[in-house]
Amino acid sequence: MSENADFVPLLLDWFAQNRRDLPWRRTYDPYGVWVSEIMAQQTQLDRVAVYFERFMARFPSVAALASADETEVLKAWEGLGYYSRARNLLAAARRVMAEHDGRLPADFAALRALPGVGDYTAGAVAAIAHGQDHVAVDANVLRVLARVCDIDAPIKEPAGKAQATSLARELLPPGRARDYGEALMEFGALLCRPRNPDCPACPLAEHCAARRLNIVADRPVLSKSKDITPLNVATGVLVHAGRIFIQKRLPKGAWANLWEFPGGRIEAGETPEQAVVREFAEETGFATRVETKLAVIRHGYTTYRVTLHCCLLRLTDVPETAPLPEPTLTAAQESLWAAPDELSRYAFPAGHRKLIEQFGESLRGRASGGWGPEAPRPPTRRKG
DNA sequence: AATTCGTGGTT
DNA sequence: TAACCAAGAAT
Repeated sequence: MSENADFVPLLLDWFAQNRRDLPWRRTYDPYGVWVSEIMAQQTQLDRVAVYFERFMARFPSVAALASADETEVLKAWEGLGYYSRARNLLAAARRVMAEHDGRLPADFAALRALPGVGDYTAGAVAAIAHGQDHVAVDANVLRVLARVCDIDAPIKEPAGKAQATSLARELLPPGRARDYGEALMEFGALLCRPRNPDCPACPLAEHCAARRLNIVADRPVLSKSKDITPLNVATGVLVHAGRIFIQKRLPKGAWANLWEFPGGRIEAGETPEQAVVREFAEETGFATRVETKLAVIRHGYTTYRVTLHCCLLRLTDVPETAPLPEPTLTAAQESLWAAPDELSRYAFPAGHRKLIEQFGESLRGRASGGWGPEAPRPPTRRKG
Protein backbone atom coordinates (compact mmCIF):
# COMPACT_ATOMS: atom_id res chain seq x y z
CA MET A 1 0.00 0.00 0.00
CA SER A 2 2.97 2.25 0.43
CA GLU A 3 3.25 2.97 -3.24
CA ASN A 4 -0.15 4.66 -2.98
CA ALA A 5 0.73 6.68 0.03
CA ASP A 6 1.45 9.94 -1.69
CA PHE A 7 -0.24 10.04 -5.05
CA VAL A 8 -3.00 12.30 -3.74
CA PRO A 9 -0.96 15.55 -3.91
CA LEU A 10 -0.10 14.72 -7.52
CA LEU A 11 -3.76 14.09 -8.23
CA LEU A 12 -4.72 17.45 -6.72
CA ASP A 13 -2.05 19.17 -8.80
CA TRP A 14 -3.36 17.49 -11.92
CA PHE A 15 -6.89 18.63 -11.10
CA ALA A 16 -5.79 22.21 -10.55
CA GLN A 17 -4.40 22.16 -14.10
CA ASN A 18 -7.16 20.21 -15.83
CA ARG A 19 -10.34 21.19 -14.05
CA ARG A 20 -13.17 21.75 -16.53
CA ASP A 21 -15.12 24.95 -16.33
CA LEU A 22 -18.61 23.68 -15.50
CA PRO A 23 -21.56 25.85 -14.51
CA TRP A 24 -22.05 24.41 -11.01
CA ARG A 25 -18.38 25.00 -10.24
CA ARG A 26 -18.85 28.74 -10.36
CA THR A 27 -20.31 29.27 -6.89
CA TYR A 28 -20.80 25.77 -5.50
CA ASP A 29 -24.11 26.85 -4.06
CA PRO A 30 -25.60 23.75 -2.41
CA TYR A 31 -28.84 23.72 -4.39
CA GLY A 32 -26.94 23.90 -7.66
CA VAL A 33 -24.49 21.21 -6.60
CA TRP A 34 -27.39 19.00 -5.60
CA VAL A 35 -29.20 19.48 -8.92
CA SER A 36 -25.99 18.86 -10.85
CA GLU A 37 -25.27 15.66 -8.95
CA ILE A 38 -28.75 14.28 -9.54
CA MET A 39 -28.54 15.15 -13.22
CA ALA A 40 -25.09 13.62 -13.48
CA GLN A 41 -26.15 10.18 -12.26
CA GLN A 42 -25.40 7.70 -15.04
CA THR A 43 -24.92 10.61 -17.41
CA GLN A 44 -21.77 12.27 -18.70
CA LEU A 45 -21.09 15.78 -17.45
CA ASP A 46 -20.73 17.32 -20.88
CA ARG A 47 -24.30 16.35 -21.62
CA VAL A 48 -25.55 17.61 -18.26
CA ALA A 49 -24.33 21.20 -18.63
CA VAL A 50 -27.02 22.31 -21.09
CA TYR A 51 -29.83 20.77 -19.05
CA PHE A 52 -28.40 22.23 -15.86
CA GLU A 53 -28.34 25.82 -17.07
CA ARG A 54 -31.87 25.59 -18.43
CA PHE A 55 -33.11 23.94 -15.23
CA MET A 56 -31.48 26.51 -12.97
CA ALA A 57 -32.88 29.38 -15.01
CA ARG A 58 -36.37 27.97 -14.67
CA PHE A 59 -36.06 26.67 -11.07
CA PRO A 60 -33.41 28.90 -9.49
CA SER A 61 -34.02 27.85 -5.89
CA VAL A 62 -35.39 25.06 -3.75
CA ALA A 63 -38.51 27.17 -3.24
CA ALA A 64 -38.99 27.70 -6.97
CA LEU A 65 -38.61 24.00 -7.65
CA ALA A 66 -40.85 22.98 -4.78
CA SER A 67 -43.72 25.08 -6.07
CA ALA A 68 -43.45 23.80 -9.65
CA ASP A 69 -45.75 21.28 -11.30
CA GLU A 70 -44.31 17.85 -11.95
CA THR A 71 -45.30 18.17 -15.60
CA GLU A 72 -42.99 21.13 -15.97
CA VAL A 73 -40.12 19.46 -14.16
CA LEU A 74 -40.42 16.38 -16.35
CA LYS A 75 -40.46 18.61 -19.41
CA ALA A 76 -37.19 20.17 -18.26
CA TRP A 77 -35.80 16.65 -17.86
CA GLU A 78 -37.02 15.42 -21.25
CA GLY A 79 -34.22 13.56 -23.04
CA LEU A 80 -32.05 13.00 -19.99
CA GLY A 81 -33.57 9.65 -19.09
CA TYR A 82 -34.10 8.04 -15.70
CA TYR A 83 -37.07 10.27 -15.06
CA SER A 84 -37.58 9.12 -11.49
CA ARG A 85 -34.60 11.36 -10.75
CA ALA A 86 -36.73 14.35 -11.69
CA ARG A 87 -39.73 13.17 -9.71
CA ASN A 88 -37.57 12.44 -6.66
CA LEU A 89 -35.82 15.79 -6.98
CA LEU A 90 -39.17 17.57 -6.91
CA ALA A 91 -40.39 15.49 -3.96
CA ALA A 92 -37.14 16.17 -2.13
CA ALA A 93 -37.39 19.92 -2.76
CA ARG A 94 -40.85 19.91 -1.21
CA ARG A 95 -39.53 18.04 1.80
CA VAL A 96 -36.68 20.51 2.17
CA MET A 97 -39.26 23.29 2.26
CA ALA A 98 -41.38 21.47 4.83
CA GLU A 99 -38.70 19.97 7.03
CA HIS A 100 -35.56 22.06 6.58
CA ASP A 101 -36.95 25.56 6.27
CA GLY A 102 -36.18 25.64 2.57
CA ARG A 103 -32.45 25.16 2.92
CA LEU A 104 -30.75 22.04 1.69
CA PRO A 105 -29.34 20.27 4.75
CA ALA A 106 -25.56 20.00 5.08
CA ASP A 107 -25.64 16.92 7.27
CA PHE A 108 -24.87 13.68 5.45
CA ALA A 109 -27.61 11.68 7.15
CA ALA A 110 -30.22 14.34 6.43
CA LEU A 111 -29.14 14.49 2.80
CA ARG A 112 -29.11 10.72 2.53
CA ALA A 113 -32.71 10.60 3.76
CA LEU A 114 -34.00 12.66 0.84
CA PRO A 115 -35.62 10.76 -2.03
CA GLY A 116 -33.20 10.15 -4.87
CA VAL A 117 -30.14 10.75 -2.69
CA GLY A 118 -27.99 7.68 -2.10
CA ASP A 119 -24.54 7.27 -0.63
CA TYR A 120 -22.82 8.76 -3.63
CA THR A 121 -24.95 11.91 -3.87
CA ALA A 122 -25.05 12.55 -0.13
CA GLY A 123 -21.26 12.31 -0.03
CA ALA A 124 -20.86 14.48 -3.10
CA VAL A 125 -23.06 17.28 -1.77
CA ALA A 126 -21.50 17.11 1.69
CA ALA A 127 -18.00 17.28 0.24
CA ILE A 128 -18.39 19.46 -2.84
CA ALA A 129 -20.98 21.93 -1.61
CA HIS A 130 -20.03 22.03 2.07
CA GLY A 131 -16.41 20.93 2.16
CA GLN A 132 -17.09 18.22 4.69
CA ASP A 133 -14.78 15.24 4.84
CA HIS A 134 -16.92 12.76 2.94
CA VAL A 135 -16.14 10.69 -0.14
CA ALA A 136 -18.20 10.42 -3.31
CA VAL A 137 -17.46 7.09 -4.93
CA ASP A 138 -18.79 6.98 -8.46
CA ALA A 139 -17.82 4.81 -11.44
CA ASN A 140 -14.77 7.02 -12.10
CA VAL A 141 -13.46 6.61 -8.58
CA LEU A 142 -14.03 2.86 -8.68
CA ARG A 143 -12.05 2.57 -11.89
CA VAL A 144 -9.19 4.86 -10.82
CA LEU A 145 -8.70 3.12 -7.49
CA ALA A 146 -9.05 -0.33 -9.07
CA ARG A 147 -6.09 0.57 -11.27
CA VAL A 148 -3.90 2.62 -8.99
CA CYS A 149 -4.41 0.29 -6.01
CA ASP A 150 -4.86 -2.97 -7.95
CA ILE A 151 -8.26 -4.03 -6.63
CA ASP A 152 -8.87 -7.50 -7.98
CA ALA A 153 -12.49 -7.94 -6.87
CA PRO A 154 -15.12 -7.14 -9.54
CA ILE A 155 -15.34 -3.42 -9.03
CA LYS A 156 -19.11 -2.99 -9.46
CA GLU A 157 -19.95 -5.72 -6.98
CA PRO A 158 -20.36 -5.07 -3.27
CA ALA A 159 -16.94 -6.39 -2.23
CA GLY A 160 -15.11 -4.34 -4.87
CA LYS A 161 -17.08 -1.21 -4.04
CA ALA A 162 -16.40 -1.70 -0.35
CA GLN A 163 -12.65 -1.96 -0.94
CA ALA A 164 -12.62 1.12 -3.13
CA THR A 165 -14.75 3.11 -0.71
CA SER A 166 -12.52 2.16 2.18
CA LEU A 167 -9.42 3.21 0.23
CA ALA A 168 -11.05 6.46 -0.83
CA ARG A 169 -11.71 7.30 2.82
CA GLU A 170 -8.18 6.42 3.90
CA LEU A 171 -6.68 8.60 1.20
CA LEU A 172 -8.92 11.62 1.78
CA PRO A 173 -6.79 14.63 2.72
CA PRO A 174 -8.63 16.28 5.63
CA GLY A 175 -10.13 19.61 4.73
CA ARG A 176 -9.79 19.08 1.00
CA ALA A 177 -12.73 16.81 0.34
CA ARG A 178 -14.15 19.00 -2.42
CA ASP A 179 -10.99 19.08 -4.52
CA TYR A 180 -10.18 15.47 -3.74
CA GLY A 181 -13.61 14.21 -4.73
CA GLU A 182 -13.83 16.25 -7.89
CA ALA A 183 -10.23 15.41 -8.77
CA LEU A 184 -10.72 11.65 -8.54
CA MET A 185 -13.79 11.84 -10.74
CA GLU A 186 -12.34 14.31 -13.22
CA PHE A 187 -9.19 12.24 -13.48
CA GLY A 188 -11.25 9.14 -14.24
CA ALA A 189 -13.38 10.95 -16.78
CA LEU A 190 -10.59 12.70 -18.67
CA LEU A 191 -7.40 10.67 -18.29
CA CYS A 192 -7.92 7.32 -16.57
CA ARG A 193 -10.74 6.52 -18.99
CA PRO A 194 -12.51 3.16 -19.29
CA ARG A 195 -11.20 2.22 -22.74
CA ASN A 196 -8.01 4.02 -23.62
CA PRO A 197 -6.47 5.51 -20.52
CA ASP A 198 -3.74 8.00 -21.29
CA CYS A 199 -1.07 6.24 -19.25
CA PRO A 200 1.85 7.95 -21.01
CA ALA A 201 0.56 11.31 -19.78
CA CYS A 202 -0.44 10.08 -16.35
CA PRO A 203 1.03 11.98 -13.42
CA LEU A 204 0.31 9.02 -11.14
CA ALA A 205 2.12 6.48 -13.32
CA GLU A 206 4.89 5.85 -10.81
CA HIS A 207 2.29 5.14 -8.15
CA CYS A 208 -0.01 2.97 -10.23
CA ALA A 209 -0.01 -0.70 -9.26
CA ALA A 210 -1.77 -1.80 -12.44
CA ARG A 211 0.82 -0.08 -14.56
CA ARG A 212 3.73 -1.51 -12.57
CA LEU A 213 2.23 -5.00 -12.97
CA ASN A 214 1.39 -4.31 -16.61
CA ILE A 215 -2.27 -5.22 -16.07
CA VAL A 216 -3.95 -1.91 -16.80
CA ALA A 217 -6.18 -3.63 -19.33
CA ASP A 218 -7.30 -6.04 -16.62
CA ARG A 219 -8.28 -3.33 -14.14
CA PRO A 220 -10.95 -2.81 -13.16
CA VAL A 221 -12.23 -6.38 -13.13
CA LEU A 222 -15.59 -6.29 -14.85
CA SER A 223 -18.70 -8.31 -14.06
CA LYS A 224 -20.40 -10.45 -16.63
CA SER A 225 -22.31 -8.33 -19.10
CA LYS A 226 -25.97 -8.99 -19.69
CA ASP A 227 -27.35 -9.62 -23.11
CA ILE A 228 -29.55 -7.12 -24.82
CA THR A 229 -32.97 -8.25 -26.01
CA PRO A 230 -34.15 -6.99 -29.37
CA LEU A 231 -37.71 -5.73 -29.14
CA ASN A 232 -40.12 -4.78 -31.90
CA VAL A 233 -42.67 -2.17 -30.91
CA ALA A 234 -45.43 -0.47 -32.84
CA THR A 235 -46.82 2.95 -31.97
CA GLY A 236 -49.64 4.93 -33.51
CA VAL A 237 -50.23 8.62 -34.06
CA LEU A 238 -54.00 8.91 -34.22
CA VAL A 239 -55.19 12.06 -35.94
CA HIS A 240 -58.79 13.20 -35.87
CA ALA A 241 -60.46 16.55 -36.44
CA GLY A 242 -57.17 18.40 -36.40
CA ARG A 243 -55.92 16.88 -33.17
CA ILE A 244 -53.56 14.14 -32.08
CA PHE A 245 -54.27 11.59 -29.38
CA ILE A 246 -51.71 11.29 -26.57
CA GLN A 247 -51.84 9.59 -23.19
CA LYS A 248 -50.02 10.01 -19.90
CA ARG A 249 -48.26 6.89 -18.72
CA LEU A 250 -48.93 5.25 -15.37
CA PRO A 251 -47.12 6.62 -12.29
CA LYS A 252 -44.91 3.55 -11.96
CA GLY A 253 -42.50 1.78 -14.25
CA ALA A 254 -40.66 3.00 -17.31
CA TRP A 255 -41.30 6.59 -18.36
CA ALA A 256 -43.67 7.07 -15.43
CA ASN A 257 -45.90 10.14 -15.88
CA LEU A 258 -44.50 10.94 -19.31
CA TRP A 259 -46.79 11.37 -22.31
CA GLU A 260 -46.74 9.03 -25.29
CA PHE A 261 -48.51 7.73 -28.33
CA PRO A 262 -50.21 4.43 -27.53
CA GLY A 263 -48.61 1.23 -28.76
CA GLY A 264 -46.85 -1.87 -27.66
CA ARG A 265 -44.95 -4.98 -28.50
CA ILE A 266 -45.36 -6.66 -31.87
CA GLU A 267 -46.23 -10.27 -31.12
CA ALA A 268 -44.93 -13.22 -33.12
CA GLY A 269 -46.67 -13.48 -36.47
CA GLU A 270 -48.00 -9.92 -36.35
CA THR A 271 -47.22 -7.13 -38.74
CA PRO A 272 -46.50 -3.73 -37.21
CA GLU A 273 -49.79 -2.51 -38.66
CA GLN A 274 -51.75 -5.32 -37.02
CA ALA A 275 -49.96 -4.77 -33.74
CA VAL A 276 -50.61 -1.06 -33.54
CA VAL A 277 -54.31 -1.46 -34.31
CA ARG A 278 -54.59 -4.19 -31.67
CA GLU A 279 -52.64 -2.20 -29.07
CA PHE A 280 -54.67 0.92 -29.75
CA ALA A 281 -57.90 -1.00 -29.23
CA GLU A 282 -56.58 -2.56 -26.02
CA GLU A 283 -55.27 0.67 -24.57
CA THR A 284 -57.99 3.13 -25.66
CA GLY A 285 -60.96 1.18 -27.01
CA PHE A 286 -60.66 3.05 -30.31
CA ALA A 287 -61.15 1.21 -33.59
CA THR A 288 -58.47 2.45 -35.96
CA ARG A 289 -56.85 1.74 -39.28
CA VAL A 290 -53.34 2.48 -40.47
CA GLU A 291 -53.24 5.27 -43.01
CA THR A 292 -49.49 5.34 -43.58
CA LYS A 293 -46.34 4.14 -41.97
CA LEU A 294 -44.46 7.19 -40.74
CA ALA A 295 -41.07 5.88 -39.72
CA VAL A 296 -38.98 3.14 -38.23
CA ILE A 297 -36.99 4.51 -35.31
CA ARG A 298 -34.27 2.52 -33.62
CA HIS A 299 -33.20 3.33 -30.12
CA GLY A 300 -31.51 1.34 -27.46
CA TYR A 301 -31.76 1.36 -23.75
CA THR A 302 -29.98 -0.58 -21.12
CA THR A 303 -31.47 -4.02 -21.58
CA TYR A 304 -33.42 -3.68 -24.82
CA ARG A 305 -32.77 -2.61 -28.32
CA VAL A 306 -36.06 -1.30 -29.66
CA THR A 307 -37.20 -1.00 -33.22
CA LEU A 308 -40.15 1.37 -33.12
CA HIS A 309 -42.59 1.13 -36.03
CA CYS A 310 -44.57 4.36 -36.20
CA CYS A 311 -47.91 4.49 -37.97
CA LEU A 312 -50.35 7.28 -38.75
CA LEU A 313 -53.81 6.15 -37.68
CA ARG A 314 -57.37 7.23 -38.40
CA LEU A 315 -60.55 6.30 -36.61
CA THR A 316 -62.48 3.61 -38.49
CA ASP A 317 -65.81 4.64 -39.95
CA VAL A 318 -65.88 7.99 -38.21
CA PRO A 319 -66.20 11.14 -40.32
CA GLU A 320 -63.56 13.82 -39.81
CA THR A 321 -66.27 16.18 -38.56
CA ALA A 322 -67.38 13.87 -35.75
CA PRO A 323 -66.58 15.11 -32.23
CA LEU A 324 -63.43 13.94 -30.46
CA PRO A 325 -64.26 10.58 -28.86
CA GLU A 326 -63.48 9.63 -25.27
CA PRO A 327 -61.17 6.66 -24.80
CA THR A 328 -61.39 3.86 -22.27
CA LEU A 329 -57.85 3.90 -20.88
CA THR A 330 -56.20 0.69 -19.75
CA ALA A 331 -52.51 1.60 -19.91
CA ALA A 332 -52.57 5.27 -18.98
CA GLN A 333 -53.81 7.57 -16.26
CA GLU A 334 -55.00 10.39 -18.49
CA SER A 335 -55.28 11.37 -22.14
CA LEU A 336 -56.01 14.32 -24.36
CA TRP A 337 -56.40 15.40 -27.95
CA ALA A 338 -53.57 17.85 -28.60
CA ALA A 339 -53.28 20.42 -31.31
CA PRO A 340 -50.03 19.76 -33.16
CA ASP A 341 -48.39 22.89 -31.78
CA GLU A 342 -49.17 21.79 -28.23
CA LEU A 343 -47.08 18.62 -28.41
CA SER A 344 -44.00 20.60 -27.43
CA ARG A 345 -45.44 21.26 -23.97
CA TYR A 346 -45.42 17.65 -22.88
CA ALA A 347 -42.50 15.42 -21.96
CA PHE A 348 -42.21 12.38 -24.24
CA PRO A 349 -39.75 9.48 -24.20
CA ALA A 350 -36.88 10.11 -26.58
CA GLY A 351 -38.12 7.74 -29.27
CA HIS A 352 -41.51 9.44 -29.41
CA ARG A 353 -39.91 12.88 -29.30
CA LYS A 354 -37.81 11.88 -32.29
CA LEU A 355 -40.98 10.92 -34.08
CA ILE A 356 -42.55 14.29 -33.32
CA GLU A 357 -39.48 16.18 -34.47
CA GLN A 358 -39.20 14.21 -37.69
CA PHE A 359 -42.85 14.43 -38.60
CA GLY A 360 -44.01 17.57 -36.90
CA GLU A 361 -44.57 19.38 -40.16
CA SER A 362 -46.35 16.46 -41.71
CA LEU A 363 -48.55 15.98 -38.66
CA ARG A 364 -49.42 19.66 -38.55
CA GLY A 365 -50.43 19.47 -42.16
CA ARG A 366 -52.49 16.35 -41.70
CA ALA A 367 -54.12 17.61 -38.58
CA SER A 368 -55.26 20.74 -40.35
CA GLY A 369 -56.71 18.59 -43.10
CA GLY A 370 -54.54 19.92 -45.86
CA TRP A 371 -52.81 16.74 -46.90
CA GLY A 372 -53.59 14.24 -49.54
CA PRO A 373 -52.35 10.69 -49.58
CA GLU A 374 -48.83 11.71 -50.52
CA ALA A 375 -47.51 13.41 -47.46
CA PRO A 376 -43.93 14.63 -47.48
CA ARG A 377 -41.51 11.83 -46.80
CA PRO A 378 -38.87 12.15 -44.17
CA PRO A 379 -35.35 12.28 -45.44
CA THR A 380 -34.40 8.65 -45.54
CA ARG A 381 -31.04 8.41 -43.98
CA ARG A 382 -29.31 5.15 -44.50
CA LYS A 383 -25.71 4.48 -43.88
CA GLY A 384 -23.64 2.29 -46.13
C1' DA B 1 -28.31 -9.91 -4.83
C1' DA B 2 -30.39 -8.96 -8.93
C1' DT B 3 -33.44 -5.88 -11.65
C1' DT B 4 -35.23 -1.89 -13.20
C1' DC B 5 -34.86 2.58 -14.71
C1' DG B 6 -32.95 6.13 -20.47
C1' DT B 7 -30.18 8.02 -23.44
C1' DG B 8 -26.46 9.15 -26.45
C1' DG B 9 -21.54 8.91 -27.26
C1' DT B 10 -17.43 6.07 -28.20
C1' DT B 11 -14.86 2.42 -30.16
C1' DT C 1 -21.77 -2.27 -35.89
C1' DA C 2 -22.44 -4.25 -31.65
C1' DA C 3 -20.88 -3.69 -27.20
C1' DC C 4 -19.78 -0.90 -23.63
C1' DC C 5 -20.55 2.76 -20.52
C1' DA C 6 -21.64 7.12 -17.85
C1' DA C 7 -20.37 12.08 -11.01
C1' DG C 8 -26.54 5.82 -9.10
C1' DA C 9 -30.93 4.94 -6.59
C1' DA C 10 -34.80 2.21 -5.46
C1' DT C 11 -36.85 -2.08 -4.84
